[in-house]
Amino acid sequence: MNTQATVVSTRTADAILAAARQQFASHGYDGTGLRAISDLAGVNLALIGRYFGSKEGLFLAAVPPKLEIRALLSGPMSSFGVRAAAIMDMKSGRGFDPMTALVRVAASPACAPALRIALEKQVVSPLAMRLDGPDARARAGMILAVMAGYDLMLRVIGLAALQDAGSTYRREQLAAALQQLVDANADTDTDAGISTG
Amino acid sequence: MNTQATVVSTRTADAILAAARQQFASHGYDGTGLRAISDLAGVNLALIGRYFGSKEGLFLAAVPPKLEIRALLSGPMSSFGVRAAAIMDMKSGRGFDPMTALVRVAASPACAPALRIALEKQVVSPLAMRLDGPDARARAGMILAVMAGYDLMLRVIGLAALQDAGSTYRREQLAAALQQLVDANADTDTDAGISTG
DNA sequence: TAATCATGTAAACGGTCGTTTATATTTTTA
DNA sequence: TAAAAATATAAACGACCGTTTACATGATTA
Repeated sequence: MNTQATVVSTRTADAILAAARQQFASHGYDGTGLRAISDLAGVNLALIGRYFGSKEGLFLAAVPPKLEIRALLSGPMSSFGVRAAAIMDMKSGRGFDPMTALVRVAASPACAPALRIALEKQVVSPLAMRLDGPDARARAGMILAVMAGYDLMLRVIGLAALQDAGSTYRREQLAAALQQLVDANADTDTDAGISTG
Repeated sequence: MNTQATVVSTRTADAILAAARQQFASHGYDGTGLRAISDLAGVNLALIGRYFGSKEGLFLAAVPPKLEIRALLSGPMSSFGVRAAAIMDMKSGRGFDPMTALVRVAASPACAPALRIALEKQVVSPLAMRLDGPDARARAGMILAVMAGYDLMLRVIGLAALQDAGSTYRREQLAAALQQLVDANADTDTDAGISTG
């Protein structure tokens, strides 16, 4: 029986959380070992069990709370696309990036349910509230999907077709795709062609 | 030393490949055990080593060759979006779906390089050849990213915002997002707003 | 000071993993 | 039929995993 000891030593717990975020984000859930986390945190292995109960408990405390979109919603929605694309392209690679962590970890059954709940509450709902037009939630989900797919191909797969593209052009493509989902048509019939040609 | 025995018994090897595709696609790379594959294939565990050398060898033989987009390129590109969206929504869940497999497996370091190469050659290149306008390869990469992100959110995460949406509406959003990337503007300045409003 | 509790440590547990070995069976070849 | 090669099997290997135990230290409190 593990009674999830009353956490008081914030120092140690925070070190574990930071190390866990970094490891989960760069090696996925299955690819991350608790010993790698404890070593990186400079902490004894058993303390992970003491503070977070289990690997899954540590993951739940570390990653899902970081999935949020507040920063992107603080401006006018008419420029959401360019802002989102700028942020997606600005990532430093250092530190913890929630979107990349999401993509690297999503396939693990222990993670998916918690990610789904966190994304619905902390990303889809706030975003949908800022969207006019029909099916705001579905469009918010599509926006999230586009951002995640972009991160998956650019950073996890390392697709050369995206990496080689001029970052300004690539960013504009992403911005346009996102903005189209923000600026929804009122009619929902299949006018798939929005081409200018 | 493992000399990757000259494969003659196609029966056994095919059974292993089929089982491997199903397991990799539904449980990811790390989440799939070789014993689960051999059991599903009705074959002895050691035969996997005999025919494919290693787990990674089996993966490389099973999944990357299945990543291709030929079927989607056999019609006019003016309706690529609706065709692609229809296929993405039609998936049965039974059998082996290359796109879902890709998304579930991409985060594993043993898989990503092979996936990158296969995607560039078998998806991005043929698709880019069918795209007019500037930066065809980058746009092809973006199209792939949108499809992968859609699959990731709908099937791997199980995002309710997408699952609850009427499938026709959801499909039209996807079709429009894809078609926009097909019908590229010649000018590349940041006219993110294509809204009708 | 003595007792109590929080915190940190070292070592081991059972289990699963990918891989390999040694042996048996079947099929082919001479 | 006898030798040889291909194919299949059972069992074990060492390594790593998440988790737990038993113990040591430090701080707090009565």
